[in-house]
Amino acid sequence: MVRVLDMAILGLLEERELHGYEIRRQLRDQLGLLANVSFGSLYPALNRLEKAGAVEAVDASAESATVVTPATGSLSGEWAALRARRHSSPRGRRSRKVFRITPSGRQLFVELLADQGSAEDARSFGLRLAFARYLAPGARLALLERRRAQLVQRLDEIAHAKNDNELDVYARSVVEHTTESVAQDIAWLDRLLATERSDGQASTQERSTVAVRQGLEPRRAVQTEH
Amino acid sequence: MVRVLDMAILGLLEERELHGYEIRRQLRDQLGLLANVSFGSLYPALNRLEKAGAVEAVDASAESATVVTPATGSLSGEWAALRARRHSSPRGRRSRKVFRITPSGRQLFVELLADQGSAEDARSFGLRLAFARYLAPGARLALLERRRAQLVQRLDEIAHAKNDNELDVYARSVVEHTTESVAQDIAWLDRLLATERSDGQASTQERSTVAVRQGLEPRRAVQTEH
DNA sequence: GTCATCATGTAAGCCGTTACATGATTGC
DNA sequence: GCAATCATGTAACGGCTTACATGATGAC
Repeated sequence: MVRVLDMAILGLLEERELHGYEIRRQLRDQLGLLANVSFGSLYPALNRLEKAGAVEAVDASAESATVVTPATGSLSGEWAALRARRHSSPRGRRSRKVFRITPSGRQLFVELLADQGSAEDARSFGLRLAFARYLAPGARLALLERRRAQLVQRLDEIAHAKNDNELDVYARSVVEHTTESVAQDIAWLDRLLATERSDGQASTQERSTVAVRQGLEPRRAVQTEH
Repeated sequence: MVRVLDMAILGLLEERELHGYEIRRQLRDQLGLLANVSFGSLYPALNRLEKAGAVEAVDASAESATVVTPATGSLSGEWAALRARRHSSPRGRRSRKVFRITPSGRQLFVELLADQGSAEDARSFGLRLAFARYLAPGARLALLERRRAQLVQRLDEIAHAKNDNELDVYARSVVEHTTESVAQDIAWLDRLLATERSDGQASTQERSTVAVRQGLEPRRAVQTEH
């Protein structure tokens, strides 16, 4: 499967420099997906990405973050810098290792985002979509359409298999609820696709405004409802 | 996490004897969950369960032989059984290894089903519910209520975390859709809980009537044993 | 001076996958 | 006799978790 954690880390680092502990918090609080990722996988992933040149540790003394300082600021991994900062900063913590994404990391990120090779579950799709603003409009459309096709296929498989077996109440309830959930996911994708398409026709500058509007007709009704 | 595959295998074997290939088919076609389980995990799981005494290989020639031949893998014995089977059965395929659940396997199954220890994802809950007829009514209620509490908590966490951050359209859409999905899951559980409760209060004879009123099919003589 | 929280890491292991290897039976 | 399907297995590996180990800081 796709390195979903790598993708998430890089996606968060696209926005601002972060250290591991804070990355985990944002994973939990901000995205909701990957809520329970453990440090035992997070820190090795960060070090792996650093070794691969996709991210780099930020030197504390050189700080240029003029914009949003995210309550955590950015501190160093260097002892001297830490000591100097300990008195000046009110939130000077321990040996934070703050990471920043590199150009090659950006490239890796979009490659991971647009990767079509591997089977996609709800989690990996959700993560991709959450970072979809970093994709080109065409790749965004492709992502949505690919996911839609997968869900439609799954719906067909369920409908096809269901006809001749005799399930008890509980098993049937599970199957039916699954069917409904998938159908609703498809309907959601249809709304996103409609927005995306009308978006592409609108002027590029107005994009975010247009994107907020919803309620456009899906291009095709979801069948197999019951 | 809970051995979700073991649970599925045992659950299917509760109903009838099956060989590995057929178990996989039923996993895919009948339950829908665990659709893509691979042989590379299925066969080792079966052999593990056999070693643990939870299932046993069915001797083809001797149908009702009470002598439990533990199928320790003696080559000659298996070959003989294969040859015997090949001519007797009209659908005599290759060296099928048909498994049957044992009494200790039944015990393991209900333990796995009712296990409260580990964190439960959608898949493991779906599987548990699909086999809920093997649970006592109390354990069934507990299963549903536990899952409901988890989802409510998750909803709270999302709502709590959402208020102060500024997400772009895509990320927000993901979060909102997640929220809606969880809410619908809770609503589904509420319907199941209502049925379950009125079911428990109604006289045993009236149960099917009650179930129909809730929009469910009347169940066949399943529960109460095990 | 000790506890909670912040912060980073390592080691062992589980659960499951893909890829590979083998063999039987049926239908053309 | 050859391909497709049925059928069972093994080997290598990958991602993620739990448990463990370490250490700083602030509050009481």
